Amino acid sequence: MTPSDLEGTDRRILELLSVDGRMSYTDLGKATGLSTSAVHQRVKRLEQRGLILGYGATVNYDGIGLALTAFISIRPIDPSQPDDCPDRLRDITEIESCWSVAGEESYILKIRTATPHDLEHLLARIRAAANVSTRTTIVLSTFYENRPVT
Amino acid sequence: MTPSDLEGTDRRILELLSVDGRMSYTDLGKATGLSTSAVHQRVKRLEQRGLILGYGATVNYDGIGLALTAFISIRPIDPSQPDDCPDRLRDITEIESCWSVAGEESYILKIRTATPHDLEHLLARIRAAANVSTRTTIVLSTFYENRPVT
DNA sequence: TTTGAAAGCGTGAATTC
DNA sequence: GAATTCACGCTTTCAAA
Repeated sequence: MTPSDLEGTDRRILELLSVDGRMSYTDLGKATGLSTSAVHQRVKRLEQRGLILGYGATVNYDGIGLALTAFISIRPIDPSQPDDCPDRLRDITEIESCWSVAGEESYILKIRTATPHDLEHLLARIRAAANVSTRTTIVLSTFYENRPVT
Repeated sequence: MTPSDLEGTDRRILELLSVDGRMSYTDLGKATGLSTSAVHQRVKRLEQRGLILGYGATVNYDGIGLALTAFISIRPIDPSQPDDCPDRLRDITEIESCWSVAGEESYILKIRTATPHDLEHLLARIRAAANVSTRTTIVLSTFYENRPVT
């Protein structure tokens, strides 16, 4: 198997680790038919090549009191200004994700707050920080999120 | 410390595991000032209470050839039909996330494909499977995604 | 890629606070 | 109830082949 075996073993390792990021190298070895050290080296290589960006626990945000999820689409109020929204918004911790997009709006943010009241304050902070107008879409329920894609 | 110490140690453990889901119990213990067994018990309790839903590797989708990310907003074509879109779409693996939302559209999907051509096929499949009209917003770049929120 | 060995870690029971 | 200590076995990690 080649070192960049992305259609075979490495792909399988990525799948397994996407589903269970705490899986042991021993179990990864059993699942892929390799020795513990072999998978270990492959995982390290996947990390070094930047194909695995990290590992994270999936937190139940409802359970910790952040029950409100929303998408906020934003567009600059003054299009002649330099467009550095992501920089200006980086320190707002309620923003979980930030994408720039094609279409009527420039960016989409995904945010989590505890209450609608907190969302109101957050919107004010976003508008002030980035000089943008916003359009908010409230999430009613999450069927699934960040399902591993392959 | 109480069993539902969500403003203290447990919250800290959630933060640490959000950032590094493979952190050892030994290191979690050092970071929280507890013994290995104590954090171990707390983590197991967080899992049992459903506050930790799982652990996953964060995959670089560009790196594995899934360079196109998009949001697809959908609305039923026939509003008198039973609305079971999530069920009908569940087996389409390109769909990474599925939310129901308030607003003009009923659902937002987040998808990953390799090419615009694949997206075209995917849209056809989604429309056929769920009898919906779609509105697609292409992601140009991802500044950050799934940042831990606390 | 494997083997093998040393160091470190996970896990549970018994104990104490 | 929650934390600690201790001991066993398993896992990680690295060098060598």
